[in-house]
Amino acid sequence: MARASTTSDTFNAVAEPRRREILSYLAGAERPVGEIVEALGLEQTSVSKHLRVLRNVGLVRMRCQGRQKLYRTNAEAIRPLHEWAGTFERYWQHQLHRVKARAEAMALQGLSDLKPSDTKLKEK
Amino acid sequence: MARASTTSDTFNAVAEPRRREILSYLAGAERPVGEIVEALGLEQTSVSKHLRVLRNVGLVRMRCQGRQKLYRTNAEAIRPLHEWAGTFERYWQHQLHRVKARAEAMALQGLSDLKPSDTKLKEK
DNA sequence: TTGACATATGCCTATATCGGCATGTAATGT
DNA sequence: ACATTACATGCCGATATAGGCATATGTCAA
Repeated sequence: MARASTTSDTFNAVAEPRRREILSYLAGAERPVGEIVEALGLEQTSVSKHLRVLRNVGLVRMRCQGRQKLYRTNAEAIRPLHEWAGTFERYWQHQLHRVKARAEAMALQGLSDLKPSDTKLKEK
Repeated sequence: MARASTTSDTFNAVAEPRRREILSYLAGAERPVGEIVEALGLEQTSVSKHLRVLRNVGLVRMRCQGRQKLYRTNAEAIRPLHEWAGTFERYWQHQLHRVKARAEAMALQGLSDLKPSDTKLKEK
């Protein structure tokens, strides 16, 4: 099997770089498809297809106006993602504290026993 | 062409539900692969492959201990995602304010001119 | 009605994935 | 040295996707 249905999942929808660009572009204001095409330099059919995916997961809203269709980002649909990522916040803060504490401890010791073989400085 | 290289992108890495499960499971503590397999009820080879993807984008860290390999989530690598989603925060707040304002306006008017044909209640 | 404009959709191909299975590799125990 | 444990990797098939192209749909204008 391949990846589990991209089309119906917010995480998969934003995994595509162009879709993220579109979301950012449509965050502040409503725009017709043509403007997106021009602004982002993409093919029209490509934009239409990305918009379709984004609509299916509720990341954008559409409104018809004459022969144009105005799209805008539905920012609320991005919240779940923000919140999911936020559940890890306490952990990265924890890690930062550890790093900071270690740095301070070393400073107190005047880095006297800091030997390359002893440290995990290669972190990264 | 298909989707642009999933393996080297954080957004794509977390697009996979099982990988998200693994990240959550490894957020608090270091664990050997076997425990992940057992805890999440996945195939061992599948877990290994997901861990590989997660490692490639820095979402997990690995440490060898005897014949085990201990993995843990590198929460910091999730921050960019959190921050990206956070750039939309002002917009969803904005939308909430609009909704609230409209609701209050309607309340003030006693909903006198609220007609089904007039509203976009069919919104989903 | 005819035609131009704005957007959507269908078909096709190349590619990238996930999962399953078998196998490879490294560390430990006997 | 050999078996066992703990993971990783390679190959395969099924599927889903993105992009390109042609075309369909829908709206306005003359």
